[in-house]
Amino acid sequence: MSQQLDPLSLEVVDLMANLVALFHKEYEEAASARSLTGAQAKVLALLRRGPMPMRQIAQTLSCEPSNITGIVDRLELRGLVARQADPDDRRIKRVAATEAGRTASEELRESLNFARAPLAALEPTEREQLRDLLQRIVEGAQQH
Amino acid sequence: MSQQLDPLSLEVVDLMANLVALFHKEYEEAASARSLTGAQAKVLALLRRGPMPMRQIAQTLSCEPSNITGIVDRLELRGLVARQADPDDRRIKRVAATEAGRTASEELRESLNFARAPLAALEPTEREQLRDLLQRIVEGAQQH
DNA sequence: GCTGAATATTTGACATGGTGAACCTTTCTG
DNA sequence: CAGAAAGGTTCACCATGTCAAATATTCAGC
Repeated sequence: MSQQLDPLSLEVVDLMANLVALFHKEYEEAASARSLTGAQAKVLALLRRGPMPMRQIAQTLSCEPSNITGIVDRLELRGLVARQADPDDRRIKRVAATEAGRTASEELRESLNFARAPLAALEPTEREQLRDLLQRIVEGAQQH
Repeated sequence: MSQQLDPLSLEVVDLMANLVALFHKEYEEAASARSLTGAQAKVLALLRRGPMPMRQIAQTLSCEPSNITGIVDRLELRGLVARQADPDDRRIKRVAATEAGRTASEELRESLNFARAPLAALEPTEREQLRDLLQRIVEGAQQH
């Protein structure tokens, strides 16, 4: 059912594994520099698009809702986030980033200069190639 | 000091963030299917190249040695790994994968069909392009 | 409208991952 | 040989993650 990958594809997968490790490390460090954990930073980043119910956060991050409770608790304690009642459904609590939360998340994003130098070293047409190829991979991988 | 990224590079970074999230999720699932955690799987994967001192494992994974103690403890309990004395320096304990450990790690690697379908959908020349571009990015990113 | 199923969140118990400090053993250095 | 340095472990502590149970609210069928 799952065929062997050709050597070239294996090489690409290994490179992506390296990329993942490097990205993950830099993300953790950037979060830590703002006294955030990676998980907290991820939730905060999600909320930049707007308030979101607990359950939806859990689904987006592929974890149990009970896990999100604790993370949001800690963010709320620090005033980076607030729980709001949903006017239409009183079971739902919408989590919204505060102004401080938005600022922190934005700063973190800007401080994250992952692969900045190597990207800058590419020719514009190469960057376009890379974007297009990555786009196809990501889209394909998202549908299982 | 850290200049703004051009929009195209930003797009690429966002795509890589997606890729990282997808990869991470699939890796955790593949490990979990073998009753391993992600961290345990990572250590086991490291040891496929040969035995390695605790400290070196910690350095490679960018964490504290005391953290590795627990992970290796749990792998050893399950017979996937063994601590060996180093003949030249009795302070050092070399961690070696057992036959079962190697098998488990190999199976996990083979079960990890990340991006298999989308990669197969690329033309051979496109795969080469992707490999070359990723190679340059990873190499560049590794040197800070 | 009432009853029971389903949904959103929280709580508690538990295992793991991670840090940092203190400690022991072994090795290195002056 | 004495003291510093290095490799591992232990301990205390907190964050992340799961699962099961509890609560509150909404929904569906009758």
